[in-house]
Amino acid sequence: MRTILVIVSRRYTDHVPWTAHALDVLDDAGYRSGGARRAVVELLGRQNCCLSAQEIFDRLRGARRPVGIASVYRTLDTLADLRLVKRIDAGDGIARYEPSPPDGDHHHHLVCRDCGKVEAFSDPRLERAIDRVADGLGYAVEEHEVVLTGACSDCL
Amino acid sequence: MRTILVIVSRRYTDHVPWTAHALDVLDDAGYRSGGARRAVVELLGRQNCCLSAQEIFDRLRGARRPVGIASVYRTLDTLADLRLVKRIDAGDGIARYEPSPPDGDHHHHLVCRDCGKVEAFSDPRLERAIDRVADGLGYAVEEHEVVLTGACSDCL
DNA sequence: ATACGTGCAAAGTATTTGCAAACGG
DNA sequence: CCGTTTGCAAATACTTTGCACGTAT
Repeated sequence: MRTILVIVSRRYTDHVPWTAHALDVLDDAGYRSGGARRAVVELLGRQNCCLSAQEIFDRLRGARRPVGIASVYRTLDTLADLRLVKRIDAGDGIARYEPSPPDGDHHHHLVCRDCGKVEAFSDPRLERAIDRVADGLGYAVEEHEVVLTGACSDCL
Repeated sequence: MRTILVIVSRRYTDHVPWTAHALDVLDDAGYRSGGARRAVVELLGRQNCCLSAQEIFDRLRGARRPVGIASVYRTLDTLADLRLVKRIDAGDGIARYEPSPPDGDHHHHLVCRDCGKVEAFSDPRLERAIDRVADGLGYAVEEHEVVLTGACSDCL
């Protein structure tokens, strides 16, 4: 019994370390565990890239775990306060959210001006350039986001 | 008479070359010259950094050149289509706009998480890092934006 | 004269909030 | 039990659109 639980837990955290981490942080911050918030956190933990509130709402409904749209927004707000998610703005007036990755594992976004598709990319040299400039500004820079806009290969 | 006009025009374009350029582009694109759009363009040309639609509306009203908020939005939309302005998203759900500077003269933004202040910064090395990564992505990257978020010196 | 520009008000989206009921500890 | 969480609906904030009127060409 105990062994199985440990194995499950390990596999779980291997695949979605962020989910477990986020639930821990929420717990430590005194939040109770309700179904809606947990569903949102678990869905976010499975993503490679960002989702809008409406997409989260739709996917949970599709997965037969419907939650109120307000709970989605409330959860995202809470997670953002705890710095567990990062808000991405692709320039279309829709906020998107994705799990904040552990340090050094950032990625950024590429938005197709034509079809609106959002993709991720990452580049260590870009990260270094940002870290360097961030140090010289007199701000305590906590986050950064780079959005590149242009025509994707399909829309060229 | 004529001399004075020339001098005024020169000083004007020295201070706000973007304004004259933008008005030219609008004219070439077949837009007629109306008062509201011109007022918005001239205000934008005087800015160092980005303004929201509401700020533009308020400032024009304060300058006794009131325009409808719809005209502000329409003008910004037109200018964005012509790539004369760049839309900035500081992460607070409010779109801000600033004149698109000539190539090589980009700047980026620093947002205080606490007081919401938006400031500009620029760094040639960062630009180079972005240009390099943009070349390897299979997109025709046309624009980019970097937003750094953290606590400003006043809010530390 | 005619089509474009503008302002107002209404409509449309995305997001937030108030509140009563469900729920977890 | 008691306070948190949730879902619904109403409210809000930002932005867009419809339309009648004004204005530039």
